[in-house]
Amino acid sequence: MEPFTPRQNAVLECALQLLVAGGERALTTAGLARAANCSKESLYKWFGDRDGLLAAMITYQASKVRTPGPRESMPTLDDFTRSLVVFAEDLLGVLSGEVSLALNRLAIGQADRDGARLGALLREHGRLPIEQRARALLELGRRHGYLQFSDTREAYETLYGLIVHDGHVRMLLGEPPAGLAEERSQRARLAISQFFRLYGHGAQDIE
Amino acid sequence: MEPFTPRQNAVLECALQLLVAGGERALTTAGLARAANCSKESLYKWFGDRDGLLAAMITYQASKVRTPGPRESMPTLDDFTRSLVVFAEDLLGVLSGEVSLALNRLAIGQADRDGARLGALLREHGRLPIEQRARALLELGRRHGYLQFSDTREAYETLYGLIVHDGHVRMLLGEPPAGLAEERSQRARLAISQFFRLYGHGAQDIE
DNA sequence: ACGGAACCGTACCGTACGGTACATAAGTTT
DNA sequence: AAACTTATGTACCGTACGGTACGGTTCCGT
Repeated sequence: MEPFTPRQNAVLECALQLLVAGGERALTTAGLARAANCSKESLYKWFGDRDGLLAAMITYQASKVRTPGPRESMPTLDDFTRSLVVFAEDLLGVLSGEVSLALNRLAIGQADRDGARLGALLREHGRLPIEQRARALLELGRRHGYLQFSDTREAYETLYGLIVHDGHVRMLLGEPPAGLAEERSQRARLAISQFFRLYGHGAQDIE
Repeated sequence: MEPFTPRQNAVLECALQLLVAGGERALTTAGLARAANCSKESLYKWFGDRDGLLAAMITYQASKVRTPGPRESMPTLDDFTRSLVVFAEDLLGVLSGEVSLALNRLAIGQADRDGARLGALLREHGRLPIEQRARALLELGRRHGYLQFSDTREAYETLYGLIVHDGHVRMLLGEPPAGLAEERSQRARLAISQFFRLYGHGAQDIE
């Protein structure tokens, strides 16, 4: 929806910083007011209540990421494969980002309140754009004859599983991403290679 | 390692019930004492403090699940395939269980405290047994020539990704498991089928 | 220059929760 | 039976936090 004022954006950025640094318990209205040099009254005027603030943080963070529109005309199989690898690397990068992890932890921790409103918000603003970008990419590949599948959703979820495994939950549980960030590129290439063996036209290997 | 007394088990069971019903905020020391007909002082005597109680809940829950030891001698490929499908169904069943979801939400919500002590506990008591069961199964399959892979960990993580996709995080975020529980069996079979196409006999090992 | 809106800083209130203390009862040991 | 252990229930304390109120200040439009 309509974005926030620059001042509010700065406050939200500060709130994200607090959340990343100290988790949810460090994100108090008084603490945020102190850190952002604003008054608690302004916080309640702008965001309604604490839940409104949390929701605003999610939409603000979502507004920062730009989803690269799929440029059409991707003639060669090599280009298409590279695009998938880039998607995989981007996905791993996003999921292991500090802010993403903190917001996911926040929403998961509140999944029992308000019918998981924050969770729904996170799915809508965080996961859905990624999913749609990937699905467009997959269908482009199918249109060019590089892939073959009947159910786009099934193909996408398989791709997601091959890329992420259970790394997301492990990171959410606090496991240090040792080796995860390191071998990210290699892991992305392996996942795409496996994906082609399941949904590709031929058994194209990567490099 | 030593278990708790029956009385303490009953209290922990009651605590899990509270957690499942109302999330972390519903699990207060006073509320648990009232629900379990015990005194707060006993809670602190038995579990030290609130974090000790949470940790005890995890270990207690872990003590309830029995991991079926892999019975050896699995001659036919069909038996082995069926075992993998059963594992996949079990995994999906465990991950979508109410208590499992509640405990994972709890540990994820506390991932920023004490160096993610609860998260480590959950990985050790919850995920590791499952992983070792699966890895033993995979290596058994390799020993019989049904599978071929060089890195057991890589094979296991691929299997996990093919089975679970991002369903775990989605459920943690509060997405209703509509269609998840329904098509669980079908999904398990598809995942195992895909896994065989990647790691089954005759499939080429990738780098 | 004037008036009003927005905002800051702070003080304040109510409450909820973690943790402790204590009085009492029930069972166990000697 | 007396002493001890263990547990219950209740009352209490300190604190931290969400939310509100208010006086003072800055800024903008007219």
